Amino acid sequence: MIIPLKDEMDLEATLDGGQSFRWSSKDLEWWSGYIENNPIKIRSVLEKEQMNIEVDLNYVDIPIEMDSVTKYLNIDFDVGKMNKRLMEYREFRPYLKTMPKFRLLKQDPWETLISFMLSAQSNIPKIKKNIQSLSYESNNIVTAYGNVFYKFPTAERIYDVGEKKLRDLGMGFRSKNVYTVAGVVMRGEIDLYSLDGMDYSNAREILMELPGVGPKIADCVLAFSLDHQTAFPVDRWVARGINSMYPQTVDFTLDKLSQWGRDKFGSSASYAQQIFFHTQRWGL
DNA sequence: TCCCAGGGGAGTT
DNA sequence: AACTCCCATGGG
Repeated sequence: MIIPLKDEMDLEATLDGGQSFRWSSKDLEWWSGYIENNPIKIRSVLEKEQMNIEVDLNYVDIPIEMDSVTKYLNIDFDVGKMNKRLMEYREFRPYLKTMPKFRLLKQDPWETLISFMLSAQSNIPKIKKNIQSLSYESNNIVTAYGNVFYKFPTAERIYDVGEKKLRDLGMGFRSKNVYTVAGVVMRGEIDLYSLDGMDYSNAREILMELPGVGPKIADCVLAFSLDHQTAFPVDRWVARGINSMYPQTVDFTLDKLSQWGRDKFGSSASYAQQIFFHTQRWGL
């Protein structure tokens, strides 16, 4: 299956740049992961000047909806227009020039919420390990061509697994909050799927009522799954990037930096945040 | 205001 | 090899 792109898309920067934790690649060409919780393998190819996303149809024997891939990868997002907009920030230009072209993903908000709750006071390899352990407990596997795939667990399943088991799996002090939030979602006390249509600050407040969800984690969920592009998640890496480029911000708290980013970049904030994160974490 | 809660990465000794 | 610090959140 071939899906045409209007502009190039660097899959490493998009899928393994801190937005998502279940993608991997052995050759940095083909990427294996999940879209709508179904295993999938994709690459980006340039063919006769035309850029495409190619889906490996021999990876699993599950029918793949082109629309779900298009949506997840935010294929219709106009990267050229965004880069042009950000070029107006003079100090940003060197970063933009070297930053590979990426997309803000539209992931499943449930999986994104739990993933970023697990990111608190952690690091990317450990988050990936936690999510893998969690998926092994999902009781929801797919087998295809001799391979076994573990889907991300539902709220009901995480609630059934229980806090103690989560602790045994290595989630540490996050276990209690993950368990509690699974209960809240299971009972329908929050509707994560309605947050994309809500205005940014309301949606953020609702997420922050959940235990274990502070401003940074709420912003990650809003930016990387719910298409709230004004969200500006600030962790240590992003803070360092901003502080070095804008010395007047060195004394700002993380949440104040988040406000600063929204004021400065407006609807380009999430995109700009990815550039700060990427350049700070992996260099120019 | 400081200290703590898993555990893994990264840098230093 | 053995240390030390780091890390977003919330509680004491």
